[in-house]
Order: sequence, then structure tokens, then C-alpha cells
Amino acid sequence: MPELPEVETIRRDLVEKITGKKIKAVTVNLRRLVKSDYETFVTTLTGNTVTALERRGKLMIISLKKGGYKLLVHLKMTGQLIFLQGKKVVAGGHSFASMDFDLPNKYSYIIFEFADGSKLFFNDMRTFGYMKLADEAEMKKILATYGIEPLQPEFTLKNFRVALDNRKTSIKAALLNQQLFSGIGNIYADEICFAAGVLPQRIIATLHDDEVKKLHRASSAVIKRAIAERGTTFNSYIDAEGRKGNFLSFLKVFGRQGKVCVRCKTGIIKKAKHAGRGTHWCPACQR
DNA sequence: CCTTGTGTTCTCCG
DNA sequence: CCGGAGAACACAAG
Repeated sequence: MPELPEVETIRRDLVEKITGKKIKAVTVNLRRLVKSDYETFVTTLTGNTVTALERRGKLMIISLKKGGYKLLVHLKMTGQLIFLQGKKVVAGGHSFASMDFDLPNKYSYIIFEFADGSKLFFNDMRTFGYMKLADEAEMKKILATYGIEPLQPEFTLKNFRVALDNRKTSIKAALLNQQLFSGIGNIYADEICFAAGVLPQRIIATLHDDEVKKLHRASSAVIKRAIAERGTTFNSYIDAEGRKGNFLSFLKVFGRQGKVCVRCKTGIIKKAKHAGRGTHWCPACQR
């Protein structure tokens, strides 16, 4: 489940590897994962050159030299972007708990081969992810649906409050709403609420000023630390060097149901379904 | 059965 | 009856 920190980790690794590279060939083994016109997809990419890699929320945006399109990659739950030069894996994504997997493998649904012989594999076990081309007009529409994201200059306390203003829902549902805040998924939403000492189920209108402030600070702090630790490997995500992300050992509530709270040392972490997702919290020190 | 990110559909309310 | 918000569902596969 790559969220902002995982996608950013992949982006930072990949940007050095594929910027300036010419795409010699594109192989699509599962057309369903191409969410734009198939013929256009193949003809636009073949012979084109990667000029930049950006990210918005959980969406990877790859700029191309010719054709006026951007290549969008969404990893959804189990997508991977793995760069292979020779036999060495140098950029990763979501994998299967083990480093010793073959490339390509049965989940390698889209493969780019660059002019220098290196390759980029888009693997996706559950096939929720996609690649698509977007022209300038569509790009504008898509980006307009993304809210402010932690670590961007726009992510101010004031804008955080504005995004929450008049929402009738819980803080967790709001944090997961990509139109309000982009890049936060289920793991980090729970971790942010814990760091702020606020129950994920709290209705926004009941939050006090200091709690909103704590949630804002926690959002930046948790995401920043997670990027510094190259993301979270909960089930099977692997980082750019084929290693696990390190943030798992910093998780305070996610996946810790039934265990003693690391902060107050009295509460037992609870888990229940909220906002449609598995939600974790400490009943003793989150209010 | 469960898991999740997001797009779509349904439902509620003023 | 309308629009908007939010909840619920759909998707896929292990």
C-alpha cells in the first residue's frame, strides 16, 4: 500500500535512473492496466524520452519529451516500479516480502525497455494500479482534485483548518480524503491521529484549536520521518535498493492491535472498522 | 471472509 | 425536487 512516503521514495530513486533515457520498446501483458487508448499509449511512449519525474499525492507523473502527454502511474495497493540495469535491482516498489524474485515475473504487466538496455517493470499482484497518458487539459483536471499535502509550502496551519472547515465527518475520513489532503493513506492516517493524541473517530466540529494544531504538526512530522526512513514495509513493500522500508519499526498503532501502547504504557491498542478501513488507536491516551 | 485507494453509486438532508 | 455531502459499494486477488 504505497502512500506518499513510499511513492516519494521510489520517485527519488527513479529520477536519477531514468531521466533522459529513451524508451526503446513498451511491452504490455495486461491491457486492462492501461487506462487510456491503447494504441496511443504504445505509439506515444515508443521512441519517447523521459524528461522528469514528479509526484502528486500517491500519483507518479512522468514527463515525456514528445507528444504533449504525461505518463501517470498509480500503484494503488500492490503496484511496483522496479528498475533493472543488468541484473541489479535498483529501484523498487511493492513486492512480495522476499528480495529474490524474478524479473519479469507473472505480475510484470507493463515493461519499458530503454535504449541503453535497462528496464522498468510495472508489477501489480492485485492489478488495481494503472498507467495512463494525460494531455495538458486532462492533467489540469486531475491535479485540481488533489488537496494540500504534507511538506509542501501550501500545507500551512491556516490551509489545514480551511480544508477541515464545515466537514461533518471524522478526522480520519478527512485525512484519507485525497481532495482535502493528498498522499495520506490508511497507515499514516492512524499514525498521525496517534501522534496528535486524537481519536480517529472524532468528528471534526468537536476538535479544539490545539487539537487541530497537533494534527497539522503530526501530519508533517509523521510523513517527513516516514520519507526519511524510506517508507513502511508492512506486508511486502520494498524500497529502491530492494530493501525493506525502515518505518515499520516506528509505527505506533498500525498493526499493533492487542499490544500495550508504546506511549502511555497502559492502554491496549484497539482495532475496528472506521471510515471503511481498519483503524487503530490507543483508548487510553487518544482523546 | 479479510485486506486497500479510488471511482462510482446510493442515501440522506435541508 | 435539487444539490451537496458523506457513506457505502465495486473493483481484484491472494
